Amino acid sequence: MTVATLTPEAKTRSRGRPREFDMDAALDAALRVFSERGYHAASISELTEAMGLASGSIYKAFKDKRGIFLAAFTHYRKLGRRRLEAMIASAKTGREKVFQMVMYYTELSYGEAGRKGCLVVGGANDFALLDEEAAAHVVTAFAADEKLMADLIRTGQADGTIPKTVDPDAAALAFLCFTKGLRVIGKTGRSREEMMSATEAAMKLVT
Amino acid sequence: MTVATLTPEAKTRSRGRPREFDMDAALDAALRVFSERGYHAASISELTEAMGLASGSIYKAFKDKRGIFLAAFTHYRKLGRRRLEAMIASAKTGREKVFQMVMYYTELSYGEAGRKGCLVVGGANDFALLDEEAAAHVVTAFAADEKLMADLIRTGQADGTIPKTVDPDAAALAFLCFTKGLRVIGKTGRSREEMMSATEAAMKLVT
DNA sequence: TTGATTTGGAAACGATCATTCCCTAATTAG
DNA sequence: CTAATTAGGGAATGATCGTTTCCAAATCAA
Repeated sequence: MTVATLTPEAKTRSRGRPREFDMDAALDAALRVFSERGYHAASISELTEAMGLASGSIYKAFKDKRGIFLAAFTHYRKLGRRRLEAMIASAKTGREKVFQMVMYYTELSYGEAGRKGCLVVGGANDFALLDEEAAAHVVTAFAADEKLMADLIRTGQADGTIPKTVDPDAAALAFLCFTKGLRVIGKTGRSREEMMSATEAAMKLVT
Repeated sequence: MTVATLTPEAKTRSRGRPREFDMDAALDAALRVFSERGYHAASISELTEAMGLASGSIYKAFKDKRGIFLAAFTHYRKLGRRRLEAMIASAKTGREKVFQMVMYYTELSYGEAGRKGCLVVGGANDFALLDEEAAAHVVTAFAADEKLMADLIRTGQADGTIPKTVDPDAAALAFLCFTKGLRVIGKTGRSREEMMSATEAAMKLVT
């Protein structure tokens, strides 16, 4: 028992009282508040209530309101990326992968989920001219999507399911605009059928 | 001078002290503030400064902050619709009209104008779950765009510049998503060349 | 054990917010 | 003219905001 390496605990303990709340659950709650209300309309009291924490505890765990948002934003991106990559992996051809990526956003853009909106799209609106660093995170998120889509298009061109005449970079940016637009229009509460029809039409971008 | 009909003034005078400020100029200033900062981050003091009015005067002319936004929103839509219809009228064929409509939004989606963003897209983000009536105005604005685009596509099908195989409603919704997405991505500061390449790619929607 | 350190939580803080009040100025109605 | 009405502007108001402070509780280091 005196040998330190005997302890099988994976996580390194830090000094002081250990955190009692579940960080992932707290960030889930925070991103829900930020998505539904937007950054500026979300108040600390709404966040404390949703996260189940007192304001003092929040300010211990995060630097300030902006810090909560950035943590929730990173959490949101990580979750989303995982789901997106799972959908892409389920498709065999490049063209099908492109379709699955667009479908990922389509399924988020109708009904209740659609109304809640996207934290990245919301962040673009809330921070573009007000917070250079936060805006840079949004740029990074969009760039990752754009690059992934361009890669999928090139995959499709390599396996013959997408014509070589398609400009991968131009089509990827067009898809980026389309999917982010889906999220905007989704805030107005459209049906699955409508959004699906638009997505099917958008697949002409890779013909 | 005693005959009332001699007065050539077009506008009917109301009782009391007449308004001194120019309403259109004030709304121009207000929509600039709301576009750049979003509804919730725009403060009354910022609005008073930009509009050149004291807070008391603003609350005489508008009911409240929401009333300022709604008036600016209506003003913004009126101006935009006029410019959009002018661009459409300059095109001859249906397909060219579709292209000009997409170009209208493309030209607003890069550089400084792009960063300022769209009041309707911003409104969708700021009000969707917080203000039913304001959200309805956003829905109306999107619906008008969608319908206009569908009409242009049908015009193109009638004059033979757009294939009959295109579903006008599905393609119109896809274009709506694309153009609103342009405005979102435009907030991150892209170049004219990039946005143009996406727009050219998007024209595949009507092939 | 003792001390250092960190979290949890409630209350307190100053700043800022949207809004109202009040007084003066300018106009119309009679 | 006088009375009624509306606009302009600035000070005052109450509420709420984000943040800090303070103290008790829980852990680690020694």
